[in-house]
Amino acid sequence: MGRRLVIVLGPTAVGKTDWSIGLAQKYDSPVISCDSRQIYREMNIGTAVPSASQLAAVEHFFIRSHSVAELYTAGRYEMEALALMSRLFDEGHETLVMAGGSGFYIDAVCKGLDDFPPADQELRAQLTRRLREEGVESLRLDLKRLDPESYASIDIANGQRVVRALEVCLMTGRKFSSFKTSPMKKRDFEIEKIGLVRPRYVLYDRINRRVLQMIDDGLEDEVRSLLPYRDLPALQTVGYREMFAYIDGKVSLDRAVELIQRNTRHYAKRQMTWWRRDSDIRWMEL
RNA sequence: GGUGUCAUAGCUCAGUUGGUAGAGCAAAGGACUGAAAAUCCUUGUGUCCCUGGUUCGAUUCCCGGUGACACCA
Repeated sequence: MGRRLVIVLGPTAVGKTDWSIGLAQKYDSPVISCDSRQIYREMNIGTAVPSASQLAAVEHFFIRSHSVAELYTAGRYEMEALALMSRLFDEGHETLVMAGGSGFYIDAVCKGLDDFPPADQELRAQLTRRLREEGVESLRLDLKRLDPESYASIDIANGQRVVRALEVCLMTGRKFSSFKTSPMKKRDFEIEKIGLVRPRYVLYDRINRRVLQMIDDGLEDEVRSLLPYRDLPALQTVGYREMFAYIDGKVSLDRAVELIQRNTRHYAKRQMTWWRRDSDIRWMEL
């Protein structure tokens, strides 16, 4: 008997939650969430976490399970998800259902990340400050000297990437590019990917309406309660940043809503770009 | 009803001393190895409202029409 992981993916607001619950019930599996923001316990409305009744219908993992105060990453998700799945398979599940919209996290589970060292917070803070004060140019020159291969291959205009590559070089004394080794890790289970899609105008309409619903549900209060954490990576999230700007008096509420809607549309588009090249996905129009 | 102003990209508008046009926003396409809902890159042909006239040539000038707005009745 083969172990199998069925992954339900798709852009934000497409309807993954309901669909994955139905599938989980069919296979008598819990739902393993693969969502880089629903994982945070302090966030709820703005991340469109499954409702109480949805959570009661079937057991969920990685929903509001970690704190925004700790830096959560794709690498950590890979480890924790694999450990959990291994346990669930051992308990007798043959098919497990995973659902989520974080493409990078899904790939970490399916293909694995190479053994890059995790971020060194202090060093990163220092490099990020340099990026802000001196601009990418200065960091770029350092990278060119320490690791010409990375300099040639990574997106040199992307400050975040340059910081990461430089960080690894400085931390380890090795080239960032030297960690890029195995193309894919072996998994001891079959993987099946189901991609949910809707016509773009339908998806955009669902996004627009969902944002209005979030406001009605009290997004503003939730965001206010998170003001102390606003600079953490976890809060660099659509729906929260725009509301911070509103609370700061920089934009009107209507404008903030428009921006959340637009940025969510952009996010959905980026998700689709990520998956478009993945030929393993079986697409299904809802 | 009269007079005036305006009509250009999905939206708001700029512009062409007559040689078929460009900004912002929106939108689209792409990248992605521990911040990934993040971060970064690329992309502007549109009956220049319609008909006719002048002209080698009209989106630009002129006549008429249509629509919007303003003012006067």
